[in-house]
Amino acid sequence: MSDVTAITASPSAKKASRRSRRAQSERREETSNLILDAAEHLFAHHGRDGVTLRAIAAAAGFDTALVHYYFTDKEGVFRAVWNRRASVLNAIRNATMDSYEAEAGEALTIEGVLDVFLRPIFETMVNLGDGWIDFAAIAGATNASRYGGAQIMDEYFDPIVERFVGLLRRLSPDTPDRELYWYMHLLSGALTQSLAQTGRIDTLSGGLCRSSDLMTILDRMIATFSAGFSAVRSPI
Amino acid sequence: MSDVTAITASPSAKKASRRSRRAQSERREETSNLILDAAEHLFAHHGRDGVTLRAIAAAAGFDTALVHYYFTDKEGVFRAVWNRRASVLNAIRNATMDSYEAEAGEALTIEGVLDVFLRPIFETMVNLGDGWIDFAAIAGATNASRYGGAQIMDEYFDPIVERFVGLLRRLSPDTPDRELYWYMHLLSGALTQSLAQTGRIDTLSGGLCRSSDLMTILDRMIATFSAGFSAVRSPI
DNA sequence: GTCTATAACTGGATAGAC
DNA sequence: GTCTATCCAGTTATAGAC
Repeated sequence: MSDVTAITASPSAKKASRRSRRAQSERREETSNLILDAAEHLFAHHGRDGVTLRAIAAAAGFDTALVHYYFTDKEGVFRAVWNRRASVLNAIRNATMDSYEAEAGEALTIEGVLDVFLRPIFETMVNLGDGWIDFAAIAGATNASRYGGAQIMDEYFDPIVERFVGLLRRLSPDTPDRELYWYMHLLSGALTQSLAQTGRIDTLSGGLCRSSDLMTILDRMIATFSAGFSAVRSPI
Repeated sequence: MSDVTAITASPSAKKASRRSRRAQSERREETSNLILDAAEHLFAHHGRDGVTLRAIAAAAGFDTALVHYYFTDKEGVFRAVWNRRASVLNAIRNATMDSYEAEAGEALTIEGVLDVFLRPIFETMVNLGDGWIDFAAIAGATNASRYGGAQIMDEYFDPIVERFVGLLRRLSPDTPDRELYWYMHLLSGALTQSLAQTGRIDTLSGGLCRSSDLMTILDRMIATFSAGFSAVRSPI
């Protein structure tokens, strides 16, 4: 198609076309993001199967046909929601991990390792705002679901988890991998329950704790799982 | 209606009617259970909103109309699935808790308290078989969901959780309640992730761990969270 | 790019026969 | 109690106009 343009268009038309194409591409991006914002919000509050394309389109202020135009089908929208956030989050987490590994050398601590693994998640959610909170809820629900949940989590988060387990291994070389993975399993459960922000602990604690209080949860996770690691760690 | 029967029916007809009524009631119970079995299995594998009444009816070998006859609507089926298991499970857990409280006296340990809280769940799932495993998956997904999840969990499990927190309080009287509830929050996350049996840890660990290996998970939960409690506990 | 219109289908629910 | 038949609302998806 670009060949055709090159042949038929005059230089000035070409320039105009290029400018309009840029504007179009920005517009495209904006529309796409509006749809994903709406979808993300709805998925977070009603679950993957509790949301219709109509509802997404209506919430975004467009027609269903447009959603099909951009994302083909509902599965496509769901994947796009994941892609948009996960690519950003993974970049942040990997960068944090890189600098920690570079600086920490052999002086690893369990607190430090948990911190480098967990803090970027919580800080991203809290600092970057609304949409991220919704995404966190989606990730939490996805991780606890049997229907495709594990597959999506694997796809997006396997590498960073492997790096984390690698650090645990360096921290406690005599602990069998199997035990490290069980520890990881428990940690991952506590993490996703926290990200899901279901409000259950709010009721249960009579208001003493709020599941929206993510930075406090981060703090308690590091404290409890640091202490918990002593059950896993090989004797020094 | 029983008045009418009493007036119009002869004694022998009355007796036959009573026998047939018993048979009917058993049949009723059986049909109802077949429907719930099918529903439970489907809910566990596709989620609450991923299942249609048609699919439930078909899997149970009946027509949709019959499902409506027994449970009114889909919500009714879902609630019935919960009721059937939760009533049994709560009875078991409370009984275990009763005898522990009676016997342990003041000699509480964190291992003991975690054991009494967790073991009945895992043993029930493992010993009582198939349907219970499906129910566990449903409970796991429900606990991590924002849409009505917290409410259902509260409704069924609040009392037993309160008893558990009460034991933690006796174990560590100077720890602020707020901290005990945060500990509970993390524990609950690890628990429901385990019950959900998503298979993620299987892939992640390259087969070293299996999420179906519930008794091993129980063991690791007690070990890790016992050690973890030292971060929460008031100094002795 | 975005919308209108519509086709084709799915799912929930009920009336009524047996 | 259980099924047949059917209705109706809601949903996905696409063709085609602008």
